[in-house]
Amino acid sequence: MKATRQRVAVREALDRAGAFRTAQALHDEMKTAGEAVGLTTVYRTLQALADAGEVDVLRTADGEAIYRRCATGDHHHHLVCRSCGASVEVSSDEVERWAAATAELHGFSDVEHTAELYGTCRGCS
Amino acid sequence: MKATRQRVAVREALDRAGAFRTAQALHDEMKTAGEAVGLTTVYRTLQALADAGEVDVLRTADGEAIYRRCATGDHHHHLVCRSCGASVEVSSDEVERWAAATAELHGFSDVEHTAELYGTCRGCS
DNA sequence: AGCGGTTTTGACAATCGTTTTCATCTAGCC
DNA sequence: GGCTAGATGAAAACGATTGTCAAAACCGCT
Repeated sequence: MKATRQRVAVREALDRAGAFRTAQALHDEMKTAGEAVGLTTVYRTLQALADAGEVDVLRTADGEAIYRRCATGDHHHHLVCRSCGASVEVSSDEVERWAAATAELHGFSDVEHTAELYGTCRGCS
Repeated sequence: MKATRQRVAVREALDRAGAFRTAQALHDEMKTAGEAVGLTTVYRTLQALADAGEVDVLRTADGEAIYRRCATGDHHHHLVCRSCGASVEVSSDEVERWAAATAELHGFSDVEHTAELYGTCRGCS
């Protein structure tokens, strides 16, 4: 994947945000920051980054995709602030064990799981 | 809420399915079953049922809403088959404890959580 | 520096799930 | 049986996301 100005800009914007953002929010923030990039390109780049495992994708309650550049590429979950998007990366053996045990108990294979916490962070409350 | 033919039909279709369904899939199944109801009404009814806590709503990976009439109104999670929508309702004190503890540790308030397992059920594999 | 071929970009149109609108219909009550 | 608030549904509107395609940027080569 070529390192174009636009792709670098998207990555920087994600880092600057340091939180979950929708593609459109990111696009707006980039425009404000003077790094204008087409909305289509933002979508494409985010998807490419997601496919490459460089960003995590979640869905808000109303189905919008939100993206975040995470510190680790390893499997983890998130504690996300509903109001500002700030998030903490958390891992939990308990959850992993629960997922594996439950899947086996009911004879399901190829099991993946999602486990995210949504709340209000200290700063926003 | 008035008990109209349409609302009864939606509820019956959900029960008949016994699994997670999109609004459109449900609409198709109802048409096939000869209980034609407008798509708009299916959407409205599902939303009303969801608001009333009578059905659970999840989001597929691509953002579509899927609905299921659950046996219990109590808080629980799901083990869902990606291919046929069949699902098992599961609860887990472990997950609840983990969610509460993690939220408190990071000073988040008003925390809700989602925790769903997606796999392939015995019948589909 | 200039060239040619491939990749990327971005304005715009198209898609698709979902919601709104609004005129018509119906359930439930007198 | 008639009234009326609430319910229906066809069609239009909506909003996030994806496809299209011509123009622009990039790369390796001379």
